[in-house]
Amino acid sequence: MPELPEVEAVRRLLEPHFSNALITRVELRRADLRAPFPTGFESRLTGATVVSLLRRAKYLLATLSSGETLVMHLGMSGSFRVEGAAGVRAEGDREVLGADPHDHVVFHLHSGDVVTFNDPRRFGLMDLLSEAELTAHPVLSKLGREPLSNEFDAVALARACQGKKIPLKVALLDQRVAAGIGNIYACEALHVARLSPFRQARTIATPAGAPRETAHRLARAIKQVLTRAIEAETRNARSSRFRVYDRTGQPCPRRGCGGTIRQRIQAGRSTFYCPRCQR
DNA sequence: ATTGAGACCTGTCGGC
DNA sequence: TGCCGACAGGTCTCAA
Repeated sequence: MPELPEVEAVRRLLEPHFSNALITRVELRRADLRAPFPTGFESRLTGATVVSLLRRAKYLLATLSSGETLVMHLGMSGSFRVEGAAGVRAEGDREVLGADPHDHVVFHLHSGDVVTFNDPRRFGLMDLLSEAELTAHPVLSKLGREPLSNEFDAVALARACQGKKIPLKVALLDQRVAAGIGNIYACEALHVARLSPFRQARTIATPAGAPRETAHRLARAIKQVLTRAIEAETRNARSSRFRVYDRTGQPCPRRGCGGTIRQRIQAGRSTFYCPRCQR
């Protein structure tokens, strides 16, 4: 479930349980997800206190009293659940019936809360990084601006797209351009901005990299789409709230457009768009 | 420098 | 009911 809005919702769910929490025990039920867990994963976490739980793009970052940072990524199918004292008994029941084989990491907190990471597809990731490793990280250090921050605006977006001949939608999926956008919200934002997913990314900027009017529209659309998705997500409401994603053949939701949503593959991913109003 | 394809892994859904 | 292929919200790597 993981694009920026979903990860942010997870962060908000976990924060009250994790922040200032002392980790008393960690259960690791397999050696790897997308990548191996770092050596000494459990022992390096045990006895540490979580200082803060932050989100960067689609990553969750738990800063620890030990000085290390626990980096977590949900991949395609990762999720967390929290159980209190009552839930621990439920966990015990499940144990008898056979535990969920996709529960890979269990954090036991001093409060009695138990936080479990579940990931059927195992595209998720957990790592422990020092301050230095964090700032030099090949992926994390190159992430683009947070789309919901003040530093992300038409100027920044245009500069990031300057000279790029790749399709605009493919550019939006590049985490160096706008960190945290995924396939769904790339489609959604482009529809809100009335921009074709197929036009070259550079067309929203002047050759010098200044924002055109289209860049302003797109930057605004990205913020709007993500903000609303976070609200819907934290308010629990699940999908079917998309304008174009997974709506092939349905009428374009834009008032008076009359177009029909179509689907095409770009860079191996499904793109949903209205050929009538997105130019 | 880009970009497309394939790989990673499991679950689900539609068609036969 | 059961099997099979296609597909899924994310990266990463390798070849062209």
